[in-house]
Amino acid sequence: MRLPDGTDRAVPDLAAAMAELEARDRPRWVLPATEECYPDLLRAGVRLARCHDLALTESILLACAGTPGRPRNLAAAAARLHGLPEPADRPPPSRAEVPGLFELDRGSVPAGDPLAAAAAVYADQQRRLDADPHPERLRLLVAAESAGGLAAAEMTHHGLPWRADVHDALLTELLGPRPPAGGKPARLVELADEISAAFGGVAVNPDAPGSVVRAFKKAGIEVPSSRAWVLREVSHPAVPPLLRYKELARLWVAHGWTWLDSWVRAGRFRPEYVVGGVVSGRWATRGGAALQLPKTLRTAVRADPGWALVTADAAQLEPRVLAALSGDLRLAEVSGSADLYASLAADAFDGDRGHAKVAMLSAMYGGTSGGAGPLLAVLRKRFPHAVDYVEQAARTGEAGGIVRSRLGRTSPPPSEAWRALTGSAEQDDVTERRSRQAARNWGRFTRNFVVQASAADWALTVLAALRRRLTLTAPGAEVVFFQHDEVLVHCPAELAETVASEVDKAAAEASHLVFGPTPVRFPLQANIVDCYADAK
DNA sequence: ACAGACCGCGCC
DNA sequence: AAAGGGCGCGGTCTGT
Repeated sequence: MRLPDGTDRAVPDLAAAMAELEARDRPRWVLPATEECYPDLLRAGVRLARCHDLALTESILLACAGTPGRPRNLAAAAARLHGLPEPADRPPPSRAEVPGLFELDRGSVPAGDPLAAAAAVYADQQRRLDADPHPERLRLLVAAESAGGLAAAEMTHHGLPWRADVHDALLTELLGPRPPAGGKPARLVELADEISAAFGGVAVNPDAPGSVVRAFKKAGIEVPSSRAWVLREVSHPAVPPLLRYKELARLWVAHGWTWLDSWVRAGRFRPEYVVGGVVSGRWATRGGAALQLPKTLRTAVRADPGWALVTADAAQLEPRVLAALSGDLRLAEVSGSADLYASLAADAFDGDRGHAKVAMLSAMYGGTSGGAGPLLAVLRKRFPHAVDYVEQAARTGEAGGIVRSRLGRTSPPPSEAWRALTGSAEQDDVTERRSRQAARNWGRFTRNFVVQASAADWALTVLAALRRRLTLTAPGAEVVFFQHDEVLVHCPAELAETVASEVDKAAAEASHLVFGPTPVRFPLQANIVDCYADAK
């Protein structure tokens, strides 16, 4: 390792040496990639408070420079510095792979002098950060992203408390007993039979959309697809069992016994988070579909005996973010309410909360179906600054430009194919229409990007602030889940009140760090529960 | 037989 | 006039 004074020190036991330095100095460690080295440290019992993750930072800076998607590992970053060919990012580690402690041959650390390469890349990243129009914001983003890297590894290490017995009982109640391998649960077989009977005995495979559409056609009903929301409008005896089948089949296939076998061990669900896995800065996961846990399964998430779960859920984060981004004071005023949509409805939509929500979502997503057009017009009239903000972002995208989040996370430029399609001068009607549509599509993406990515800025900053605070006032508390705008902490029951109060403080801290002295409120509702399903 | 496209649905 | 953001995953279907 290299010390702050620039001297290199060879150590026989890296984990032990890092633990010692951590306890003494709490340094900000410069790590090639937290994802690769921190899990080993955690297993060795070493926890780091702060770091600068070279790979995550490189990824952010490449996006800022308009060149996203290049290899971001230390070896590639060092090669770029010297104008050499860039080695590709290492493929994601497979679950089966159990690498030894600190293997350096994973392709992501440069040969030769890795410490010198890390120092050079770190210095170069500092220079690029300084060159940004808002270096202080981008530095905050990099710090939060790096803290996110640490938090993600810790979450996988601790795991989300998961009661396999509760999960199994729920599956059995809904689907019948676990079928033998290759078999279908009894309840699904029954429903499939009901569906075929409702079609007059015609064999129908409810898993095959084409089969369902054909069966309806034979019955004299034309449906464009077999989507649930389409079928809901159809009056036919096969519809109720079909909808129930879809619901249960989904549970069985995605989160059934097979999922339980492969993802839950010793009372913990350990998904692998991919920090910054979405261009907007949201996280993704590898395997386990951790960010798509169906609400019905929350009942299986229970605190250990003597422990509690503290859930923290941001209420209507994105409209609040838009209020802060745009400086729309009237929308900021509406954000004073815990239920922003109710307050918005009272202000501009004759108390109709549904209308208020549709209008706001349409502004942020770019949709206008389902009668949203007139509602959007009301919103525009009443909150012109907020609506202008997203419409400006949409126009930038339509013109092929890039947009940035509050902290500076940058949208990718459109593809060459997009430029060719939208840029051609001479066009027949078909090309013209496609060109317009491609432009609109990209405009919707950039419109949403500014809001979604700034919301991710805020949520990531909350996570980092909460993690830091908990080590100080509630050591022993473990952040065990993070999903876009929601955090779960598992802690000894006597610490729960402290954790809940730190949740509040972390939200206030993040709001100030990210948006400065904004009048917009960002409530982060903390709940102390035994079972995730009981969280409000 | 296999890979990749498309479908449909879960979460935010 | 019409225009719905971001993901992961497992199913079927299609092309080779």
